[in-house]
Amino acid sequence: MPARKVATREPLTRDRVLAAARDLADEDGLDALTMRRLAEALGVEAMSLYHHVPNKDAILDGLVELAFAEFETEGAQDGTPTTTPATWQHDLRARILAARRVLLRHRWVPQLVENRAMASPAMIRYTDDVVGLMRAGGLSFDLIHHSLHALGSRMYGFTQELMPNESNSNVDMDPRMMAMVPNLAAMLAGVVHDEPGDTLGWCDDQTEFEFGLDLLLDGIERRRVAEGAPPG
Amino acid sequence: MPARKVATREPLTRDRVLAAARDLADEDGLDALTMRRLAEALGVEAMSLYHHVPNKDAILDGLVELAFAEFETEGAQDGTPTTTPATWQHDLRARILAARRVLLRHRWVPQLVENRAMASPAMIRYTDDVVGLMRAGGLSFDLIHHSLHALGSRMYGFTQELMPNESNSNVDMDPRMMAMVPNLAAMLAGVVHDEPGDTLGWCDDQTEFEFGLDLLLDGIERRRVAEGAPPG
DNA sequence: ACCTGAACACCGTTCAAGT
DNA sequence: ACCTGAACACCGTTCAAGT
Repeated sequence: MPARKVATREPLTRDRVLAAARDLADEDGLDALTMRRLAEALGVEAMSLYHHVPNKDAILDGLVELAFAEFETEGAQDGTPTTTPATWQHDLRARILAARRVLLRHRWVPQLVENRAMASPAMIRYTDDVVGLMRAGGLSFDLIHHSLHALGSRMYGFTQELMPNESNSNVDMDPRMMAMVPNLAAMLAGVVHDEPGDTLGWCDDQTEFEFGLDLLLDGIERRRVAEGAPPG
Repeated sequence: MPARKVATREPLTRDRVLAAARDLADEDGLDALTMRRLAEALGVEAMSLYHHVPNKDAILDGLVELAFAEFETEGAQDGTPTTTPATWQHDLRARILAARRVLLRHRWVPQLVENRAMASPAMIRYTDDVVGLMRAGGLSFDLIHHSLHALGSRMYGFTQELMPNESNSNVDMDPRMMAMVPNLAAMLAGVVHDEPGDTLGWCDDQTEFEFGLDLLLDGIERRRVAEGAPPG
């Protein structure tokens, strides 16, 4: 073989491993992300991964880092000030809704964020930004602290899917069942739902998310006024 | 061996399997709940379990049922009316705080409730009770529906542990790190925390939970007034 | 230095066999 | 009918060996 180079395979790196892990999770879900399947996707043996990553937990932590890095770039798109006066509510709302747009691209983020220790530097940096936004709005540290807890996972752009619905409930809503849960049956009959598709789930569409978010933001603002806004 | 009976081993039943599974999860956590270890705790082989339960998922579903059954009995203790007028807020608040007391006894409930399909009849019945309470308070079905989403897991007595803290963060808060997250560092320095112990985690003590819950309940009540309370 | 095959200690679960 | 041992198809990971 003379001068012409054979296209050599890209060398395996931590970044390539994480990118492949992200793609695998995006396409087939977190359960499909095993060391053996990930290696296969990279055209390599499972044990090769351990030369670039200490173990599987490190891969999952890396995925969280990747997602939160996307939060930054996604949030930067909302940088231009609007015509409405920039309040802490407006800024925080935009930040959180930007985070949510990332989650809609990577459905595995909530499960990972919920079930892992809150360790990642990117997550802490994100929280720091949120604290900064509220501080700039004149909230006391005490109120900010309470508010972070109150926002919970909504701070990261998601809420859990815990409402019963026809897709995740294996309980047939037969007449006997309906009689046992008359209030729920009446509510389900009385509420018109958007069609699913571009949502995290059946009911958890943008409307529901923003309702809960605004409920909290409004309530926090009222607490801020009540405590007599200290100098920002 | 004449008349005296040897103490025969209790027959294995679904109820005994579930009770042992609950105890194992209570003591050693959900990860320790494997078919083999559960069988060992019952003095039996792993495969024997499959004669009383179709598979492991059925056991996990059964655990959720057990927990929600405890919600009922725990909630019944608050049945006596107080001197304060019984509002929907008061009733719902008591119901949710009762659920929370159950969770403090069974720390595995949140993880199980979050990661499983919302299928269990007991969960649906619980939700029906919540809907009934709000309906009795004059909330429209539409507002009730939004409110269930807004309450999220708080409806079941818990919120996620997502705040960074020294116990679940492996990031050392050295001066260089502190400089990167000045707002967070300032807040952590400025907030006095209760000692942990009888809580779900570091910051998620009763105070934080009730702060978020009341924020939501107050906000919902304001929405109810705003929409002009329909006849209950 | 990087990659690999065999192996280990676990899973949940199937199957054929025991009583 | 109820229980069991061996086995299967998976895991994450260790180790000794290749280049």
